Amino acid sequence: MSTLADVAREAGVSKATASRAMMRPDMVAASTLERVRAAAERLGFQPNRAARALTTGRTGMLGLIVPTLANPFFSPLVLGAQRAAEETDNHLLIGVSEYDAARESALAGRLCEQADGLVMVAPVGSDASLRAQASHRPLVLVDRRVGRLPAVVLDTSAGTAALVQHLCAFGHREIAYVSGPAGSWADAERRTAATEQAEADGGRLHILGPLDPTFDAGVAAARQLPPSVTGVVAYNSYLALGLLHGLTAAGIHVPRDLSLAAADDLNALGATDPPVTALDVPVEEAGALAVARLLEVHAGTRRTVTTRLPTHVLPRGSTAPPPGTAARTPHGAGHGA
Amino acid sequence: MSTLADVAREAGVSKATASRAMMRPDMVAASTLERVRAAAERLGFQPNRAARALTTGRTGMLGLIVPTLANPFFSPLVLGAQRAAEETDNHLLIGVSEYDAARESALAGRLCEQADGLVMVAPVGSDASLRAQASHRPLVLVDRRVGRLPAVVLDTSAGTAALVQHLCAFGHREIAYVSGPAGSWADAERRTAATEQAEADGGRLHILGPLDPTFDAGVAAARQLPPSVTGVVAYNSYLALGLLHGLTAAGIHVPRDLSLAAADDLNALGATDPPVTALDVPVEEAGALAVARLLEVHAGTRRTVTTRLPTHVLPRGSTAPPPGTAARTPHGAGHGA
DNA sequence: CTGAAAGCGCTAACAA
DNA sequence: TTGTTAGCGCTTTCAG
Repeated sequence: MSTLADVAREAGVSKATASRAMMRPDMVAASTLERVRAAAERLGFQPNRAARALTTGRTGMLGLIVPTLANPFFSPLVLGAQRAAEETDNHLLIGVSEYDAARESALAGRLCEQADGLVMVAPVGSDASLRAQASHRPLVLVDRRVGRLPAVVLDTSAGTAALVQHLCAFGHREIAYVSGPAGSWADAERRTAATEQAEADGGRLHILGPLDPTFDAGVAAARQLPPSVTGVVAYNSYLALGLLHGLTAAGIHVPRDLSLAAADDLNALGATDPPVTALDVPVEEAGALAVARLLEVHAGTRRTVTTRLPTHVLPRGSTAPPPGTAARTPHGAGHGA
Repeated sequence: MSTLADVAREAGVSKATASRAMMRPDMVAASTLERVRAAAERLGFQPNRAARALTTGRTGMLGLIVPTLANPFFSPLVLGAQRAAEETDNHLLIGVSEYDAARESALAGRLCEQADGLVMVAPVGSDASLRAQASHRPLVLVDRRVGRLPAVVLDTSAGTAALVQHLCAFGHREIAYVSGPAGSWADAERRTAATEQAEADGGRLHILGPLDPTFDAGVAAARQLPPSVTGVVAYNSYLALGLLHGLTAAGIHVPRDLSLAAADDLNALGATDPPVTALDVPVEEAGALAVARLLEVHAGTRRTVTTRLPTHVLPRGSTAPPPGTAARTPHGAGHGA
């Protein structure tokens, strides 16, 4: 591997000039620049990032901690982050916490050693531990807010409210929110939003759970729905899928007897029978944005801000007017946040 | 952030000794070791990896390139790799190629700059480009073989053969293999294995495809099956899921009218009705093993070897004797590779 | 606009 | 067993 010194020699300039040609082309005479570039090209020069990191203090690496990759929610997130990193000539160090707070914080510590900053997606750690982490290195949260720490939030709570509104517009009044996991920040947000929206629309919200956000839990939940309920909003797609299965198995037809919607969107929801009304969530964008924010924080360009990314109701076949209602189109459907 | 010099001063020793205390504890007097460790602890010392990399030539980073994260096959792979990296005090740089050869090779180039080696999972690039890559830096392939390059292969071809055998043992003779994507290495392997096994068992193998490995393609394929066929092995779970759906919709009952199996295993296959016979594939293990191999290659401990990880038939409800056969248990079922 | 020189924090001979 | 010394490859003052 050729070094900067090689390039400098080949181009007949000093190391300093060669370095400038790469870092600050505008500080170098055009002809010199040309020569250095040619030399670098000829030698296939690739700067040694470790050496660069040592002098500049920037490693060019960004840590990304996700709870899991098995949940398809996180794939586009990582992809978006990876692209954004790539575009800015950064690299992505990945860590999978498996929803374990201890593992998460250990990973954060390890990654920080080597990265310029950290993106933590839906972290499970305590506010205090995240604050501590942030005091150490630039930290951007995704789908979690802790005080004034910079965060990118997918606004599924507004989306959940929009879903409730969507149901109310159809004429539903007795609505159930099927909760996600106990202690989940996202679930708490969605639940609150659903409650407030139901109230605002003159409906009543029944809450089931907390539940594991799984297919099986959804199947079980289908048997627990209060009989008065005509519309259901599930914390996530897995629960919705389970609910759909459970309801169908119990002879309850969706959407004729009951309307069903999910507060996120797995592709699978579009392929069920009927397809399930859900939320369009810009996950990949969130990943990219988190990286962009992190870079800004690192550069000191940006104060601590939370960006909420809007989500939108994706009306599909699973929501309709409640039984015994003349069919009509809901007003206000299709617009979230 | 405190440096090694700080620790040395605090412990009253030279930098060299402090460094040795961390790197080669056995070369340092017990009492000195103790003092250095205490000092490091007190100062919260964390070695600067960039500096270390500069002197040792090892960055402590391993690149991992996957085609996508959306396919749940790759999640456990990444998890396994990440764990193995963690255990050996390495970090994982992730790249997502999106099945694009150009992007893949660009990523490989970028990651190499900074990593001690590369794991490429099911790469789409040409043999030549992979060879070139390998000549550059340690490279371990997963689920792809190129000449004598080190590789970890999930032995789904033996598994596919075992699946065919499983069907034959039930009495099936007319069997279809529903192919995966054109040009796929894994598909070619599985197809060949299926063909040979069918022949060995006195059956006949019909080949459908190549097909996109998607649910929809599976649905479509259900209509293309030759009428004589009583058993089907699909390239992967998505195709199998689609086939199941398409067959059921067409009034063909699985497994009464037709047996169905998949040459890999998504969790979803266990939850369908009937659950689909599939292959137990040690994906996480493959990820971990690839990292271990990479480290060995890097250390020069190991020559170029391909490790095949066995897969096993997971018999489920979707396979049974062909129509018009007295039910009986197949012999030899349940054992792959 | 360019060059000389001084490190960044660490490890690894080589001596002692 | 420990200390001294010399870099690893790069960026960046500071002069010229």
